Amino acid sequence: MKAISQSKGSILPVISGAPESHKRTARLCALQIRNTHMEEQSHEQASIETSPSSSSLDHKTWIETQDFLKKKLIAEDDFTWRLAVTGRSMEKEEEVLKYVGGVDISYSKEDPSMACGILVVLDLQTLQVVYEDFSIVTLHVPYLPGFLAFREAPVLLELLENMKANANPLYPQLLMVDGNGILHPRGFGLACHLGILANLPTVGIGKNLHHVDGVTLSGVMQLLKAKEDYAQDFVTLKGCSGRIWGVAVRSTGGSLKPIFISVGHRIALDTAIRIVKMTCKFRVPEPIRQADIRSRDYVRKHQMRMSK
DNA sequence: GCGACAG
DNA sequence: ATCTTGTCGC
Repeated sequence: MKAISQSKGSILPVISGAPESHKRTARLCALQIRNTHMEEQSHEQASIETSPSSSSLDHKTWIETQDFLKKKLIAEDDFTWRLAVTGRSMEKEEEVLKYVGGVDISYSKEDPSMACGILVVLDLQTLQVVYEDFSIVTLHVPYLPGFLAFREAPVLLELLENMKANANPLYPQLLMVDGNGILHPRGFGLACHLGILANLPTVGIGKNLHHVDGVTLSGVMQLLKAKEDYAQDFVTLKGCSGRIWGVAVRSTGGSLKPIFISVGHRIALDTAIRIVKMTCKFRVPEPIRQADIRSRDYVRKHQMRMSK
C-alpha cells in the first residue's frame, strides 16, 4: 500500500493491501530527489499474476508469464530520439538522447528481506545525476536464478510510474538495468521484463555472466585475451545454437573483468553498446554505478536510523 | 550424478 | 546481493 504526497499535494493511487509504514525525507539539491517511502512489496505484477509465496507452483506461472511477455519484446531500435552526432549541429526540433536512467536494488545484510530500490537519471552529456528517487521496501519474493524480475521489477516499475505520473520532464528516454536482458535462460531477463512493463527502451547490464546456451566465462575470457590490444573492444556472446545473446565488454582499460551487455527492449544490440560506452567512466556504466552506490548508501543510512 | 545458477 | 582493510597507482 502506498500514498505518496508530492509537492503539489496530489495522492498517488493505492496499489496493494499490505501493512504499511512510511517515513519520508526530502532534500533539495541541484538535482531532484524525491521522497523516501517504506512499503511492502506489491503482490501484483501489472496485469500478470505473481504470487507472493514462492512455492514450486509459481515456477510454472512465472515461466508462462515470461513467455507471454516475451511475445511483446522488440529487439531493435524503436524510439523517437537519436544520438547526438559530434561535430554536427542538429535540428532544433530534433529529439536527442539526453536522459538516461539507471535502476538497481541493494539489500540489507541484517534483514535480507529489506531492500532499497532506486531510480537515477543522468544527463548523457555531463554524466551527472539530475534525478533520483528511492524506495525502502520489504520483499517477500525470493531470488531464484532466472526469475529475478519477479523479485525486483515491482519496486523499480513503481519508481518509474511515479515519475511518469508526475509528468517529470527528466523522465528517462532509455533505461539501464542492473541485470540481464535477453541474456537469460528463456531470453527474457529483468531488463526485458521492465522494458515491456514500462514500455521503455532498456539495456541489460550484467556484472556476472549467466551461463546460457554454452556461453561460459572461461570461453569469454579466452576470446577477450586474444584481443587484449583492443581494451575497448567487445566479444560477441554467440551460443551453441548460433544465437547472439549479447556482448562482453571490458569498458575500461584497467578492468580485466568484463561487463555483459544485452538487449532489453526496443533497442538493437549495436545501439546499446554505443550508448553503454558513452556512459562508462569506470567498468560499470555510470547510470548503474550511481544507482548502485546510492541505493547501498540509503540502505546503510536506513539501518542506522533503525538501530537507534 | 555433477556443475551452474543475473541480483 | 552481502560478508570485508589495506593497498598499489594515477
